[in-house]
Amino acid sequence: MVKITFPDGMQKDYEKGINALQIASMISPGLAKKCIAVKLNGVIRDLTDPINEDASIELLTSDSNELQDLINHSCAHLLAQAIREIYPNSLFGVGPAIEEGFYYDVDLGDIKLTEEDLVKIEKKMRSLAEGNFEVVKKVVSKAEALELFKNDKYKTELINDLEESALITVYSQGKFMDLCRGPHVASTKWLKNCKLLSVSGAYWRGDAKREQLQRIYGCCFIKEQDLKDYLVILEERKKRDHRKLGKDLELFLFSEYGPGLPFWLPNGYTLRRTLEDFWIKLHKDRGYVVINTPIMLNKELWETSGHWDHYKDDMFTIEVEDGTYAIKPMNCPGAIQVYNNGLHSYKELPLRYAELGNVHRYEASGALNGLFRVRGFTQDDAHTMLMESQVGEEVKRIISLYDYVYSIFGLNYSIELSTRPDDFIGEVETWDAAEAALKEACLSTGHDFKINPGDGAFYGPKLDFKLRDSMNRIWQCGTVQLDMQLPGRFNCKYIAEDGSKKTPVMIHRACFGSLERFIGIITENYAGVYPLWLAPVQARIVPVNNEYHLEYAKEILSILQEQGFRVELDDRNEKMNYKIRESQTKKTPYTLIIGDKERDERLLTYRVHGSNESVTLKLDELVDKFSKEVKSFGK
RNA sequence: GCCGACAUAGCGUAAUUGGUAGCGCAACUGACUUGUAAUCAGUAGGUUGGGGGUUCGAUUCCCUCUGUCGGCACCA
Repeated sequence: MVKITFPDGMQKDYEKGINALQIASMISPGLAKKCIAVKLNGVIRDLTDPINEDASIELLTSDSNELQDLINHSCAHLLAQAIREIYPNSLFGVGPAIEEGFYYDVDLGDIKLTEEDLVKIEKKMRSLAEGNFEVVKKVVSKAEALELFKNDKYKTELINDLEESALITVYSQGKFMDLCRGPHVASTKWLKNCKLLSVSGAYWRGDAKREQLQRIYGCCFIKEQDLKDYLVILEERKKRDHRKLGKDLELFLFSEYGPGLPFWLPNGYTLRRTLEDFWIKLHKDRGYVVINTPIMLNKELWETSGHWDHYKDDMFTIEVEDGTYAIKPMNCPGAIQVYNNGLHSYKELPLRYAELGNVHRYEASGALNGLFRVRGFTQDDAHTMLMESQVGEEVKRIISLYDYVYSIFGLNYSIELSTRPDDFIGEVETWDAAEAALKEACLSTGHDFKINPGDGAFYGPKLDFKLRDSMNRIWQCGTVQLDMQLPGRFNCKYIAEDGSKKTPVMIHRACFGSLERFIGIITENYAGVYPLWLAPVQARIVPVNNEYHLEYAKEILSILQEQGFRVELDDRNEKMNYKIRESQTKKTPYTLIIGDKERDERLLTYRVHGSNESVTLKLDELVDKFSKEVKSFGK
């Protein structure tokens, strides 16, 4: 017998080998009908898994909110089943659930799937779901699995990578069978609310040297309304796309003469300079000195730094009479020249050089993406030279700076620690110590982190700060990189307490990552409605009638501009409502209405973006309000 | 770079099977203008991304280049 503990604490003995579905049926057939999966000792399992030991049990029904991954994963199988029915010669790669949905990689030979094909496949999926196919799990040995999938080169490769003794599970539904770890729904009937979203290429096993399969993305929900809601969310997200807003709000443009090289329009450049000013003040306050180093430097420098060996194909170069120059892909060698300009005492360390450094990298054409991935960008960089003993403390300072900055913009982030890569330079012990220092800094500042094994830079491990865009895609913004190599390569020294010359450690770090990417992220985060301190145009003055109110409007304009606010006067011969509408669609934070009352009593009436309430006050009250709002960063 | 899709006026879009490229907003002109999201009328604007081909005729079909988008790979 096995002792089963239910969520309410009740315990009951059952025959060994019983499964959750049988238990549910004993409780009530109605319950069994609603069950999709089971949580045994806290782990989600198949309803039909035999229970051979005492366990706590929680039946997961269609009301559970813990089944999204499982539903998506099962739907990937439904997709494969449908494709196999339509294209009998199809072969499949992998088909996992992902954060928002699932995908399955499929090899259809020469057949290229179109949008119409997806519609057709989706229809088939729905009908298979309606067919209420039982999903049957079977445990087999490696040899049996190889036999089952002997005509499937992809699955065979996957099976061969498993251990000899591995117990392999296969799931079948109707005529379709797939190699899979599970768990899955017990019937396809739960997968009716599915939707295929896109198809694209994907390399088998993520290897660009191997064959490319077609990856079909989709999503699935237990409840129909959840699917509808999700599709609405997808539409809504497109409205926040910084590429669309960049056009609508006239922030930046791209030219086919320079793919990935943004042009800043007046509004975008105002926003950018505001960020730069904020950044420079912030860094001066935090003990950084601000420098600027050349945009291109002789190839010899890049050979010394190691960049030439590792990344010369990604650098823009220029041939001149006295050799080859490379446009900088990073600012560090420049900062090192500044450090090496003089002798340094241990008393000066940490020495923090901040630089808004304009770098260029020849990124793959397919990687370019609006402001998120460009070929020319400005890193909000800093290079700190310090003693090894100071690393932990300095990294904590940097993390607290990032916390502060991201909180101003209301951004959530996650940290990833990237460790020693295969092509590392230096000593393993030094790497281990550096990785430990980064871990410790995260933990002591109360941050969780994920480890990315082997993803570090060739010169040192790093912490990456990942932010999300409006499409929920993740982009690396902030980074803290330890560098135990460059200072030595460039013969950097400081005079230690004992009078000896020692080599400092260097920390590379960027908080925004790049101004371009960060502006993309915050634009999407704010949906183009920037807080007052950032808004390119903070207020737009709309006279009720040009004939009677323009004069006072001009006076207000010049007073507010003198106070340093970015204000525009809409003096076109248009009606008031027209101007108000435009002020709103251009997402101007404040629209100031000037009419008889305002003119006669020297007042102002404002309306905040997104609200149709209007408030009337005195000019100095408005100036005061604006000042406070700007200083509080709009919070 | 790879797979696929797309490219029409400043922006957003339309054009049966190949038959002289329309519309809305914006722009321009004129009139209108009084309290919180679009006043009316008119005018102009296009070698349909570039190049080549098929055809009597190409926005439409084919090839090629460029760019963009969705992914993959890459991301110092």
